[in-house]
Amino acid sequence: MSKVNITLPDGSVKQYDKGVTGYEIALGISEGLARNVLAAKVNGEVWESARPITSDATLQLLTWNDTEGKSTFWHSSAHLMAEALEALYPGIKLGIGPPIENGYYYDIDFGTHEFDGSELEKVEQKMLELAREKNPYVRKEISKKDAVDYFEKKGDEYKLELIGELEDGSITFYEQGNFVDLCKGPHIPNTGFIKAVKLLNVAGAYWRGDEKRKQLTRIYGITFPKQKELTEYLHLLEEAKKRDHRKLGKELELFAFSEKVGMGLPLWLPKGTMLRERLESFMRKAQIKAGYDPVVTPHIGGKELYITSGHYEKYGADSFQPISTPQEGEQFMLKPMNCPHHCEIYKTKPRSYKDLPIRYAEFGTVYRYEQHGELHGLTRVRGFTQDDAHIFCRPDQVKAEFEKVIDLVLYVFEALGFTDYTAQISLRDPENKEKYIGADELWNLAEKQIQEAADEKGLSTITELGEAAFYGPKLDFMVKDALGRKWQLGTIQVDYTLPERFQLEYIGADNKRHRPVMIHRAPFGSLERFIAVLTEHCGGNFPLWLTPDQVAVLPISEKYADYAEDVFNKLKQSDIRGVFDNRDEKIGRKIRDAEVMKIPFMVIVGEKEMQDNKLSVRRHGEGDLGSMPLEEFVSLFREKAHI
RNA sequence: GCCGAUGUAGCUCAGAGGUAGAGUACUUCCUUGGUAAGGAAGGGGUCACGGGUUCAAAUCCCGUCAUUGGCUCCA
Repeated sequence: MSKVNITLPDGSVKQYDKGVTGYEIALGISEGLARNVLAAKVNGEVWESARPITSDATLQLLTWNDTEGKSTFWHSSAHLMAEALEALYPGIKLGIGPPIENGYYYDIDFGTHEFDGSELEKVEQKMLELAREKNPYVRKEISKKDAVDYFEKKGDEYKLELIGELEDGSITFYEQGNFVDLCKGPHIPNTGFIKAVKLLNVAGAYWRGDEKRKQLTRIYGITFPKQKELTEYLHLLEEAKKRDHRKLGKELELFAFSEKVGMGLPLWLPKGTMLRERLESFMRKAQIKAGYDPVVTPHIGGKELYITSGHYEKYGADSFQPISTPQEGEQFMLKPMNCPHHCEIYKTKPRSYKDLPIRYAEFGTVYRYEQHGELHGLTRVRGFTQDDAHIFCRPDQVKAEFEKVIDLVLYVFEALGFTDYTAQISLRDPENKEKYIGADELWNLAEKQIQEAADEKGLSTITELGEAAFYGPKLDFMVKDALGRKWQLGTIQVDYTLPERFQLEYIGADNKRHRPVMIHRAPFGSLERFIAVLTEHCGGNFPLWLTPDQVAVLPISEKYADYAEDVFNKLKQSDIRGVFDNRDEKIGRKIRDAEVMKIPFMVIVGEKEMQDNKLSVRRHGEGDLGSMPLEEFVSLFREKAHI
């Protein structure tokens, strides 16, 4: 019998009989491993662990600890759910059922039945019942004709449409129990691996994401190999709910919405405004150090401005419509971006190559028409403030400027406790070049410079084709928050197009006119979105330097109010801000209210403190720190606030 | 914009054809209390809005608006 050489991840090479399976190799290593192997990665391709290996290969055994192991598991779970649904609702038609980041979904056409969330539990039970049967997932290669015959007989037009796009010879079916599905696989060995099931929600989804086509019922679910992991996951969801910035925003009195003001237009309450202004001044300071010049521009701009910039052509129809002056009928747009205004600032006088780079920074509030169904808390709004800046530089300065911006973004992330981040480089879709404005060579150059800058800064990056802005490629920062959720925050975008459209120039050393390059960048992205993400990241416990109320001064009773007020004022003099709780309430109550509002420090004063000229300090979430003189508290505070 | 769910006091929610409820917040009074809710009384609602069915609608039906879970979109 012939042999195959298998290279394992540690680099070791072992010889096995030809046709050996990933499972058998795992068994040779340890029984425990074999029990946990979900799939095998053979030559970089994920296979069933039971699929025979017939030539020399590299092999990685995938378990629950591997991302690909998880997605195989969830993909198989989608099939299990489909099997359960077919058993419970005969005659349903199936769309697609892929794994996603946390779990999987399946799009189902229930025909005339209206499936609603109350039925999910029944489906979960059926899934668990079928899982206990430990039915193997069996891979079958099938001819296109047979595949079509099967689904024609079944009357499933969705699968037929999918098959129509596949090539004969590449089609596989997977079968488990009484369920057969068109699927390229791979799958876990059998349904018995699935021990815990939770169906999360039901939503409508268009077939193939096309709003002109039929809307199917999408069922989201998640499964685990152990009940304990499901319990933990559900805890995480609970925690996420508690940290929802919309809930905390209300509870901590940060922001509100009003139907009269309009949807997607946040109102910043005093505490939220304090937070926002702290963030702004933090950024302002960092930007001045980095050589930016603050500028201010109006909230509206003439329609011509956006015709010049190209935004009108691209977004005019899907924007807030122009507003006009009553007499002359001049038209203005609510500004959807700050860059055209900044271009006009650049043009206020002739520029020399010696002036560059010029960096204009503005906390510019912009207005964009977002579809009704898209609005979400502070993360998706119709009016928001960007920590925007535009850098005008010479082509030879692009990379260095780009790197400086990366430094600034990383500085900001560090200061705010985002330690886990990746960068996404978004490039043009090479198949659809007409979607973008600008010449080919300019794009190629910009794309190359972004990649080089990211590489030199040692960022861990992923590259996405087709995700670029219409005027240039970009680099977006994605952070992972404390619950492991990913958010897109800061963005840096190279733009060779706008300088062209605005005819921006500088005089070079050769005394000739040259075109500058523009870099758009916003480390926070928008203050609204950033505050939303930050709120959820820290669960409303903001960094001390940032939080709206840093201290609550709590007199034990009215008798000590004067002393307490004196303490409060002295703290104010030391730049410590907060609230003075002079209500006719017992101290326990005042403490509770301050705790609920997540105020980091409580200063409690009564008879003892007044006599010793001290104050008692309590830390949010920790408790009593004992009493100390005011000066000592101030220095403790400054230490904790990193001032 | 599309599909589904939801909308009752400032907030969190109960009520399901017969004229509106709790907790909390608010106001007043009592209480002057030592590290997460002291006591009492009181005010507060076109039950999102507009139509319809009915002797009678917060409740049933239709529409609108907003919120919300997704989908599509996102300079």
